[in-house]
Amino acid sequence: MRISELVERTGVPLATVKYYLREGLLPPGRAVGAKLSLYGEEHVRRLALIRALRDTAGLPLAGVRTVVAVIDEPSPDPVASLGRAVAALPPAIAEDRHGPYPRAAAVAREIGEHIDPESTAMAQLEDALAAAESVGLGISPERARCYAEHVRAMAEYDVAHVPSGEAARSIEHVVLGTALYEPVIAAMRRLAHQDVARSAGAGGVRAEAED
Amino acid sequence: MRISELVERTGVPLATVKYYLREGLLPPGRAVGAKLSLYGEEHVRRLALIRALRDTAGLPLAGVRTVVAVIDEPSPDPVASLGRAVAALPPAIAEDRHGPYPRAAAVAREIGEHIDPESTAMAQLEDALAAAESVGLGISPERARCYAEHVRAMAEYDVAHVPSGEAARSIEHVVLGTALYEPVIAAMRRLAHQDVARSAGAGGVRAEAED
DNA sequence: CTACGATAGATAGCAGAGCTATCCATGACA
DNA sequence: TGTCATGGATAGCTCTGCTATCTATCGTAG
Repeated sequence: MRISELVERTGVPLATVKYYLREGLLPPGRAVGAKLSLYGEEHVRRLALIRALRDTAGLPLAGVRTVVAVIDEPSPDPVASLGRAVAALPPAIAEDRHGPYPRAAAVAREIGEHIDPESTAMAQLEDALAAAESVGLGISPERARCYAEHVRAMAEYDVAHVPSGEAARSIEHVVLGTALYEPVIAAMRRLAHQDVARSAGAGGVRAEAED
Repeated sequence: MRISELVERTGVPLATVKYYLREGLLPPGRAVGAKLSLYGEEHVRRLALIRALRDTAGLPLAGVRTVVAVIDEPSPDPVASLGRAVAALPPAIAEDRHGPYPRAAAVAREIGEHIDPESTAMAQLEDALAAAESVGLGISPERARCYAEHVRAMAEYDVAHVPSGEAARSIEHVVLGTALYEPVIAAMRRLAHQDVARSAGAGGVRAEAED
């Protein structure tokens, strides 16, 4: 299809599509002569991906670039690629950051024994815990245990349902699942707060806990 | 304390503190004469709150303003205030947005029966589900059921542990808990993926699912 | 009592992200 | 043969979140 049709089908403005092409987020179309390129379904899908990562996952375009780079290239080292992609997801962590992460370590112990103490997610957890603590919302061991139990159960479902088969496809699934299911879970939790608060009774503090 | 001490204790640059004062995010100090104001512990806490909401929860300053406004004013209608505050949390939803939210409704049914179909969280869930779907990661009813179960369990813990007592304090707790525990849960989920993937065995697809 | 350094308040500038708009030359197509 | 979409380049624009500078004032040490 021509660029005008791509624009029409995705709803992304022409100037923006050109910008994404310039930035290398969207691969160039198949050139037909010097003044015409044709685009395919993969361009439609890529645009949807860019918008989803940007709008829903809140990724800056630099992060989108990292993620699509991992998805595009037939990665020689899948584990390393995956690490890079997930590290590009928000919240941002300084590259030279490293442990120890005391708060995170305590919580991680509740989750499992096979956690790399230097992974980006540890730094993210440490920051999140420190921020909560700094405003008087420190997480009790009991709460950590509760969250750990349920988060682990969801992760078990996730891992069991990663499509087996081609490695590239699995990686894409894991990266996008991490990025795009997080907002889903967050929204579901807000709804659950509503529901639980209303179920618990109509008056007092609990009724105020509606979203 | 003087402004210089406030700067020193929080690590926030002087120019930035002045900016927050200008923007009304930080209440003015107690004026002592025309050229000196004194600040207290509440200013230290407020600065920590602003930075936590901005850096960890990813709130734009306009959203921080909304949240602190709700926390500050002794709200006449707690439920309404709470709704405004939680609606200010990312991801952003257009003010005039309204249902129906078909994808979200299907998932919400798994969570509970007491959900307001017009709440902001429904719109957020709808967008998140649509985004996931648009890149081929639509959520199966089975997955929705799994997530709903565990999210609800966490929400039950949360609601049961909201401090009872003064309403203002409860509201603050709920708003900040919503905003600041989401990143905690997200990071924990990433760690759980790591752990489950490694526990499941060393080779093949599952080993690639490390973060 | 005086000089110095901190302060309040105002204003201007700046950097990065993410577009958006314009221009031009070309070439497809009617 | 004329018109219009296209590719390619470049410039500019808006918003957010600071940062820097200037000035007048004031508390306080010497």
